[in-house]
Amino acid sequence: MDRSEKDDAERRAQERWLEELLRAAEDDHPKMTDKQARIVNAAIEIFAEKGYSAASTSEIASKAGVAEGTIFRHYKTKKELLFSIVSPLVAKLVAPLVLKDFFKVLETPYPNYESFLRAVIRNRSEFVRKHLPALRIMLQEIPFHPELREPYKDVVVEGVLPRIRRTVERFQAEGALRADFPSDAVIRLTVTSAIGFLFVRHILMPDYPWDEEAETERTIDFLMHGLAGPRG
Amino acid sequence: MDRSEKDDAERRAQERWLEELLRAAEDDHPKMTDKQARIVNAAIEIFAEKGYSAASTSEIASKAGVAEGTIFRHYKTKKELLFSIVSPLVAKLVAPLVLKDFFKVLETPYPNYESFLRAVIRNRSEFVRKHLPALRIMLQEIPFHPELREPYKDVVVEGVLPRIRRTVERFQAEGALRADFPSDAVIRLTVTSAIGFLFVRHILMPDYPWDEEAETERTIDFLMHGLAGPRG
DNA sequence: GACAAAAATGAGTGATTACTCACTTCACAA
DNA sequence: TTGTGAAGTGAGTAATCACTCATTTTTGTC
Repeated sequence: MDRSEKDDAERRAQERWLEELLRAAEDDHPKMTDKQARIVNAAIEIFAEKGYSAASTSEIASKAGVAEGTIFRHYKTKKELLFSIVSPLVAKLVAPLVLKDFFKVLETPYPNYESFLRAVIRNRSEFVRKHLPALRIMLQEIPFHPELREPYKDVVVEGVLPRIRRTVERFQAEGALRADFPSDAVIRLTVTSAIGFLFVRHILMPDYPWDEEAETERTIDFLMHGLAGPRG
Repeated sequence: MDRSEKDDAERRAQERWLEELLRAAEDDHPKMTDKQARIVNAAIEIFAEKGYSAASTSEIASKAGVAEGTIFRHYKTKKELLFSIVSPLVAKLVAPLVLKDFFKVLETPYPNYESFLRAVIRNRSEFVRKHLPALRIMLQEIPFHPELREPYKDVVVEGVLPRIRRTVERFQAEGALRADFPSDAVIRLTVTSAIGFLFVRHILMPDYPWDEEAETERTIDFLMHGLAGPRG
């Protein structure tokens, strides 16, 4: 079994693993009581508003219109309630990076870094818009709960990153991306520019009258000029 | 009194206001008891480790090696202890942007966006390195405490931003920076790239074997290529 | 070393916390 | 209609919380 075969096998295993995770997350809350749904919604609101530690289960129960004991019928602990919100979100956030058909555009005969960027940014911007309050909770709590990042660290560092690194290096060899930067630097600058845009757009200044289309194109244009190679 | 005179007066008022704030922050804790200093250090450690709300005053006292009551001799409330750590830090963080001699390089006859960037990034990187744990606390708590941002919002939005916007627009008119982007977009891309670098460097991956010098130059080079005008 | 002021103490306080459990209500199949 | 398991309840519990205060210890001055 040579290197690429082993990589393929590993990748397929990762994909299966994540697909299972996503199945549980996708059909949002399979058989959930009305009151349980109210609890989750109230928890998202209050966790986002005052932070996980400062939020009390009694306040969540009150806002959900249920007895405090009801929360603990569905979730053993307050932490389990937090994880039931954040865990599937982390899965859905990294899912596109691991799933097989996401990098397809980069493995065609004439791949295009720019349209790849456009697809990712559009897709993830919609995702952020859709899950904003829960994402705020995730950003707040992920530093304090290694259990939330641990499951994905290896997948990203050993699965996603090498794949994207190889792609970037091919672009560099072809002259589409500048070769005077290490591929890791190219990746870092790409990711921080994209995330920086999404962060400013949705979290830091959500009320600014953004022209989302134009601002997305500017971000991409800026990135492509900043990273252009001799034939880029 | 014409426009620029009024701006000048306002700017000088802002500078005086901030200089006073900084005086209190600069001579780090004027006459502070040994035990008070131990309390502050312990608080920084524990707030950074488990978050402000999840940290208890008893644990802080224990780590500082003082009685719990001692904390409340120096700080009326736990929140006042938090603010005594974060407030001066926010002041020191925005200080260089407001202070008069910081933009001097941009107001010389032949100003240089690139060396300005280099100076800011180097300066702030050193600042982040020096105050890392307290900065983590700031990033965690600033969303929940408007009192921490309020005092600086107007100064930045009405004082710093217009000044930098005018400078960027002059660079655009001269052809040093691209004029097909609004000045606000140029500023956003500059700030997110710089902060993105500092964030990845010091917070997200502090243990990666960074070549700080090289990575700083790459960030600047990337920015200058991404924002270059016809004569840039 | 005597004095006064400042600093530090730690047991104590009421409020709040996450969580439990004996019990009631509900949904639904037989 | 009745039986049954799941869903929901809310008073109760021990622990912990931020904070107080009467008292003791330390510090600086003559």
